[in-house]
Amino acid sequence: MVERVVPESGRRRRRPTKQGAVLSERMIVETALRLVSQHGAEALSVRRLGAALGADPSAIYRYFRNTDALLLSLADELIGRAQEGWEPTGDWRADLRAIGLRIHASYRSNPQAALLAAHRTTGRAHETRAVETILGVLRSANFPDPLVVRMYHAFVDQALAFAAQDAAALALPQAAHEADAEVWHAVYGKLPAATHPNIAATLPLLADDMRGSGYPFALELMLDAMAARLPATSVPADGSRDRRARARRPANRA
Amino acid sequence: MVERVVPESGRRRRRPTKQGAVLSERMIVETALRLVSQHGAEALSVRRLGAALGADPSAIYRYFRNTDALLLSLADELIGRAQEGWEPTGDWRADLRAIGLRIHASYRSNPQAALLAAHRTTGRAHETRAVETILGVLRSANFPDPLVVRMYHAFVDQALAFAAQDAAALALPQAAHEADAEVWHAVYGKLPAATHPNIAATLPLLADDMRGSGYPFALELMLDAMAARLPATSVPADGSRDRRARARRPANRA
DNA sequence: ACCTTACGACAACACCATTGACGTGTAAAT
DNA sequence: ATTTACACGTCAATGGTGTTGTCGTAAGGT
Repeated sequence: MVERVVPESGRRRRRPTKQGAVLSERMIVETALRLVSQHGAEALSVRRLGAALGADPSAIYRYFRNTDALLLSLADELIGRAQEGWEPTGDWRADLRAIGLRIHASYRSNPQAALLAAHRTTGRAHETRAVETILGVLRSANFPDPLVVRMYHAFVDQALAFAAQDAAALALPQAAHEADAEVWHAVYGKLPAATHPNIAATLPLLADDMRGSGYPFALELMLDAMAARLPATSVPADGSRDRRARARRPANRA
Repeated sequence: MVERVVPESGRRRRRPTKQGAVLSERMIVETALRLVSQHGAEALSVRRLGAALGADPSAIYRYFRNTDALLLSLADELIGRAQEGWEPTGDWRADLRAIGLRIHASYRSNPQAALLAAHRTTGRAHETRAVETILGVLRSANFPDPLVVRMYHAFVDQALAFAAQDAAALALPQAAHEADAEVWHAVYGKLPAATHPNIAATLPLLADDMRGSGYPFALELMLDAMAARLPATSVPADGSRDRRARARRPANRA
């Protein structure tokens, strides 16, 4: 097989398609995102994307080696959008909360791409910028580095994992999606108290709570726990182990 | 369309296939799990499952209305395996930790299937039993019901989300898996301290920590935060929110 | 021994991603 | 201004997918 994909920088000849569209990497990514957001996750196929572009489906392979490459590009775009126009405030807790919710929201807005991308490490520009920012927030809060790293890991994976989890629900075919939601009333609502006392006792609360995402509360709990592990700042107390904060650089930059 | 599926209880005629296999719901689920664990998630298609069963693919539709119904059965089977042989100890914290780690482990042991199943609500026996157990653990710890429900939601979704996240990594094609791991050295290791000071400062710790799962620590943080919200038992004190219980237990690690 | 019908098999449909071959129009080179 | 090269859009084909309508047969109840 001859390599069909030419890197975007090396492109010269922009021949219009039969229907008059002029393709580009950027235009394909945007069309794909629009397609998914307008017609649902199922609408994203190479064939339909071709149709939406006004081009033969196979033309897409001149820009992306396969659909996986295309989806990674969509994901990178999503990471970028999650960070767009955000600046750290200096309050580590508020900052982490904002970052977490932004990642979550951004991925949820494009479930299909989120599903494929949430568990990959791309190493692209948007990703490294996000990593740098989060590490900066944690370090400027004076957590010791070994703790910073573990907290970073837990925080990011939790954001991505929940994003993927919730995106997966949104990406389900309509029917399956509704079926899952219905289960809480249809099945759990009918379990007898004799065999399932705790479900019976909490059912209304439960069915209601399960409609939304568990992430915001899980995030809050994580922030609580992080705060509890914050080394004392001015008070000399503590001394439990060797994890005192050392004075360090400002650490933060977007 | 006539309904093709007959409920398992009403089955009488077990006609063997041409190749001599006698089908059943149970046997199909087990074959599907084996297929997936041996040959990867991509190996699970109706046609291949039919071949593995020694039956025509369409015969499967006599047992499951569609592939989604089959997936739900796989999911419930995994939940069941996670609970096998476990009993609550009465220590809510130890119990939740055990449940979380068991779910995580069970899904990881069958990554391909977990990926397909981790985000579905099945409403089946194994699932309801798990829900009942977890609610019971939280309620017996004396959390008020509205809090129990939110904690249940956060806890379960966290376990499933991380399970799916880590399963996804394990399920990647060998090449992509190694490529992702490599990124931490190849890309992050080469970022200049000038533009990415925090990454540069923590890189060795970071690259090391990112090799494992972030779940055990994230779980520990969640348990910490839950403990901090435990209503005071004998002491009348109360400050409703925030950071009481700052210096609680050492909050061990995996 | 006879019916009934459950259920396995077959064939067909519509969709999917991907690829090799082809020819045309663009942009660079002369 | 003309030629040339090749980028890239198009076509056609391959081999996959889930799903369904139809049919025949053998298993079970009677």
